[in-house]
Amino acid sequence: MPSQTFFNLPKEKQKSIYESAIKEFSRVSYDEASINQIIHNANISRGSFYMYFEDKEDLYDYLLTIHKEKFSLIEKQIFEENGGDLLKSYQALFLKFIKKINHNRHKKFFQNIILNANFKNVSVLPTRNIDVEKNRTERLISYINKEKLNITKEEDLYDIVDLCNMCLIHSLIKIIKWNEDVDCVYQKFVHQLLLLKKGLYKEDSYD
Amino acid sequence: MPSQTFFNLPKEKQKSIYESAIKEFSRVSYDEASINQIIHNANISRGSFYMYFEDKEDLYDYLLTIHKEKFSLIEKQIFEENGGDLLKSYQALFLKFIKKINHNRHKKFFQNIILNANFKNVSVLPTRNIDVEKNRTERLISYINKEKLNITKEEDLYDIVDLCNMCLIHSLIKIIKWNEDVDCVYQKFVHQLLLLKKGLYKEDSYD
DNA sequence: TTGACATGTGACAACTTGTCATATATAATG
DNA sequence: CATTATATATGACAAGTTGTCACATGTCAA
Repeated sequence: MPSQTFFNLPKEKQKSIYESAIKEFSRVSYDEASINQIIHNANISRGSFYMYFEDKEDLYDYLLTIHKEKFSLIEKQIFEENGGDLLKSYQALFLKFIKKINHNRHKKFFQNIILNANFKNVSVLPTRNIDVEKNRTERLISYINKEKLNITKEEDLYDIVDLCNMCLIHSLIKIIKWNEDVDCVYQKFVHQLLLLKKGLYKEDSYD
Repeated sequence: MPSQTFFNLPKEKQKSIYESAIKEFSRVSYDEASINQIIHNANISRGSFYMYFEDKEDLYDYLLTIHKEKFSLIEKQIFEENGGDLLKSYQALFLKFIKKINHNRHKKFFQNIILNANFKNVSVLPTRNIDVEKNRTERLISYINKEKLNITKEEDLYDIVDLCNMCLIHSLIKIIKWNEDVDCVYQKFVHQLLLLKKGLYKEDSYD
């Protein structure tokens, strides 16, 4: 998290740093992003930057936190609209996320976030803080209508949400990285969820 | 790929560079890895390095290629041993991969590969070459006994293999990154596959 | 007005990468 | 054998990176 000093700054200056950072993280990937560029564009000195932020990751995490909150709200809303139905909600989430990303003026930024996400930073919106991710899963679980699900233990829900998340992010990747057609990927995603729903095996092949 | 010049080098010198690179990519993540360290440990000059490799990624890809071949053989063998049964094979793959990684003298290297994998480099063993990854999926599909599967179109197989891969890698991550207990993660993985097999929803909840 | 403390600054050391003119091998040819 | 090509090796160099720190400049209370 940024220091108190940063938050004490006049709002316009905070905004200026925010915009400059978004610009840089839109231009190139996280690892290629240059603090030099950011401080230059934001018109602050090197020393100031390190007064506000620990390092590049600290700044990046700050940006993610801001946007995570927005996405959290969307998730909650979508689950409510779909009566807690897991797969219906995920279908809706796909469409909503794509729309949100493509129509945002920070489109490139969102794309880079997703592409940069790796297994050191686990989630779609990676973070230095593990708990944030665990909380997200727990939050999603709380929205789910469990009655429809083929579960025996509460812990199974983690696995199930994991599965859905994996399908979702992999579909987003296909669009962002491989430039696949949105409708086409959506069809595949829906089909993948259907497979999840009904099972990959024919019933007479359980053994 | 490394230049012909590299392959013309005496085998010991190639080996020395290989070992030095593995050492560096074991020490730190891909992005933190320093070419300086590698050339210093391998006792070659800066100029020579760029004679052999385009850049760091070229060298990294070369290392991955070497190890991918080994893992490809394992995959083929496991599917044969399990009569092409998709989920049984994936269960076996989990155990085999964990064993292979944990008992290898380059353990840390393998761990870093998996942690570094992101969606710019898609797969477990990421690569600059897209085709290699497509080929892997096609190869896996060719091993599968399709009779047991709940599929209507051949293309569905891509989605199914994708799902299984996602589950596998996420399980490996839990062990490598979060230091979760191998047996415990294995149980969860098996359970996740079972969910995939039988479906996430109760039959009377299809709608 | 004078401290005391918070904030801003840019030069600096210590690294990074990729290039390139130059030096030295090795092979081929008159 | 001497000469010419060609392949390979080298390290200094420019241009970049990051994080630190002594110092300068604010700000506010006594």
